Amino acid sequence: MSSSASDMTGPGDGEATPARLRNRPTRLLALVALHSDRLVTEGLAGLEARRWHYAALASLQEFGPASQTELSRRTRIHRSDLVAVINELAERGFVERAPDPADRRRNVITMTPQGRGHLHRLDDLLATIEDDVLAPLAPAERLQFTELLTRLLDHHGRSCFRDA
Amino acid sequence: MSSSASDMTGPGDGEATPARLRNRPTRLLALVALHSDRLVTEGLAGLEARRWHYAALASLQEFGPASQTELSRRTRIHRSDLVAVINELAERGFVERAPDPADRRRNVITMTPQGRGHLHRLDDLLATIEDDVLAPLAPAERLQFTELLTRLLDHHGRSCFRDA
DNA sequence: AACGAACGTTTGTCGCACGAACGAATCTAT
DNA sequence: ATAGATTCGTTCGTGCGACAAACGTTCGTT
Repeated sequence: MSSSASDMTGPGDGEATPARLRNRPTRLLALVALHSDRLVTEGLAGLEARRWHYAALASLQEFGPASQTELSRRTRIHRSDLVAVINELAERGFVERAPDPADRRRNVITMTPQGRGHLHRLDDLLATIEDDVLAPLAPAERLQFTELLTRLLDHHGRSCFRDA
Repeated sequence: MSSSASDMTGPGDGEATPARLRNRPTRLLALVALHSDRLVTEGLAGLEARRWHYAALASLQEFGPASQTELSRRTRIHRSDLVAVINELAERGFVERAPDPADRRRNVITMTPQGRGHLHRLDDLLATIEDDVLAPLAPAERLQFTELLTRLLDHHGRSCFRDA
């Protein structure tokens, strides 16, 4: 039912299959993201942080204090996993977890000044790492790249959650 | 030390921090790749396959029979994990694992005709999924996107392994 | 014959994403 | 006002992908 020729019995044919692996966008995406993630994870580990820590802190900085469920929506961190993240951040004094007086089911997560400092450090680090990841791209291409990524994320993201 | 303003004590400032989360390319990349991977994984699960199966089969198709270590280099699948992949593929008759007569430490992995058929099916499926992933992009933009990804992969890939 | 290296394999670890279930608190319908 | 459903935080367990360590076997080298 499909187009590509594949019924040639020759085991070593190299004409009809022009480098699938290198041309599958999904695979390219996965591999590049893997490298990026690895660099980010390693870099953050140097500051004893993880990617989720950054997401949580950045979201708090942008949108202010929030309950854990709301933070979960914003950062796309699963509620279950957010617990440990808040634990770790609170342990180091970067956020404060207090019961919401208006609704005692919720906790209100607030970023502390030290948290802001930490976020600032993480931001600087990530900027460096990004520069490394995008090294082979000219400035205009980097904009193009992030623009395309944003479009993809918006398209698929909006169908599941709102914003990011 | 750095440039971005962040020493304002206002908790809900929204000016000096323009949407970090949405603009961090590394994060965009991770999120988009996550969606893509999820779609691919789900799709492949429908054919009882995983991403590694495709990588292994595609590599065999492109470059012919190989030892497991060589396959590992080509597909970037870790030697440890490749064992199970070959087991699963061999169990279903898609590849054959035979000891290399020239070097009895190695196994020679060969794709069978049924393996070719299976790869062909996976190829068709992946094409559909890719079309879904890249849906919001015009054809020219898709080319741009994969071109940028390829450049990134080449730059970072060549420093670790050769080819892909 | 002996040593080091390569290969395949097993086992375990880590990070990330996710689902199930539970107690406590809240909301709603009656 | 009380019963039932819902929300929230939390704990526990699952699965996948990537990876490191270690072991027996086999091969080169000397």
